[in-house]
Amino acid sequence: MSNDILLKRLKTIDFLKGLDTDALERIAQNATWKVYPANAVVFWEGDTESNLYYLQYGTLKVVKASHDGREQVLRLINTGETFNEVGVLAKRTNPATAVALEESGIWLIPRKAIEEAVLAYPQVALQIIENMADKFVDLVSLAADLSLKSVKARFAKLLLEQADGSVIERQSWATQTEIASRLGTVPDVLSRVIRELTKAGIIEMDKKHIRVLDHESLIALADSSN
Amino acid sequence: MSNDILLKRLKTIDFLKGLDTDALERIAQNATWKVYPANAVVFWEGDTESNLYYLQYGTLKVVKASHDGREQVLRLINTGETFNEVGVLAKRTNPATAVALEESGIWLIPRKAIEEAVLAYPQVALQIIENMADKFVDLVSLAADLSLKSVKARFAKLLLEQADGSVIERQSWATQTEIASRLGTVPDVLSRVIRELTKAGIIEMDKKHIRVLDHESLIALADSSN
DNA sequence: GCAAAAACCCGACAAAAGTCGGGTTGTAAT
DNA sequence: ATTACAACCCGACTTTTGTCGGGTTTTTGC
Repeated sequence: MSNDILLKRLKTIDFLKGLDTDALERIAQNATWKVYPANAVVFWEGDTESNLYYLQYGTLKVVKASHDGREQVLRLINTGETFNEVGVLAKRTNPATAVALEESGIWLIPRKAIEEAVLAYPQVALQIIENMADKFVDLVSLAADLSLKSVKARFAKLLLEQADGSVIERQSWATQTEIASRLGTVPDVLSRVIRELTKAGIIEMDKKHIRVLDHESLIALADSSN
Repeated sequence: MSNDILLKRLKTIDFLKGLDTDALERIAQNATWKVYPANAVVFWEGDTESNLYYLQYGTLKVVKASHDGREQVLRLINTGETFNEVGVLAKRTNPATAVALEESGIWLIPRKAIEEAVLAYPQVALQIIENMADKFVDLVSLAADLSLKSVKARFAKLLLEQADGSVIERQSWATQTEIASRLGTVPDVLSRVIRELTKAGIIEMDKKHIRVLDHESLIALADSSN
């Protein structure tokens, strides 16, 4: 994968918007390219990471695991997103583990390059702050939902967020186990909820799609605790 | 409250470290002072806030409420902390509500002043990012705990975090209702857990203190799910 | 194409969390 | 000082969540 392609990509990243071609070129020069197969760990919770990551293609999940093997997905990372701003700029140890859900191609941009850009162009820092703010808001909402909503309500909310029209394309990695771990529960409980909603005629689900049949009911479910 | 005092205070805030007295003075000039009595709302979820807040004295809680009245405390804000970086710099709507737990004195610093500082001194932006990173890490851990740990384990963890030596001073606002809402549960359940730990001789609790009698057991409880 | 693994299904059960009713005690405001 | 309200207590109950054992179907890797 040539660096020219990265250069082109860099120009599309929001938070590098302010930079001129020279600066971007310097960043591209120092970046390295890596491909992770499905299920590979990109980095571990507790590691020290000094690279900023740019996901060129694929999908990742960011998870925390408990001692007895259960895991909570904190967010998904999609094509075109950058991640690990925290590790790079705040020099904190990773709060969570990142795992590839499918084969994923990633650019690693070393801290030094990013730091230079930030110091030279304060705008970049502001963009990074906005980036973090988005993720922050999502996390707040996750924490609140885990505490205040039932599994059924969380599932309903997830469906509504994903539904483009009334049908959701199901990625091959979106198994019940994965969805459950995003919702903060176990596969059996999710399965039960799906059965329930299906029987009630609210959704329809197969390997490849989820169809929302009764949008109204889903909305009602999504924000009441039962 | 005179602005001289604020000026002195500003010098102690980490993320304004880089600034010279002139710049700080300009910030202090534009700040306004406000006192909130106990239980007053400092800002509401959904509001648009364009001030950075500096808590001079007192304690605040940041909460999200559900429709049926339960609330989840996302974090506490203590004397000397700044907050609402998100609202100021990312121009997002507040993700949560801030409430005074006791009488609290707060400086409000308008966005413009902060923005100027950031653009003039990129260091300031980096400091803000580090600040946000800390809160980010805490939130990640909250979300994971809510999902993966039992109430008992979360309570044990809270005790361990707060215990300075083997005794915790209990603030007057630290009622079981408040603690429960930090742990993501209801007062009755917390009360049950306290009874249990007390019977087991692990802790001792009265109005003013919590004493940790068996540190080892608490540690064991704090990181296993039961 | 076949074997093994993973996904998924489901009923029965266990445990955790939440609710309720009814109490006592403590505290703060009139 | 009295009253009203909040905090706290506790047993009994309900609901939600999680677990288990067993099954079928689908995918995936040789």
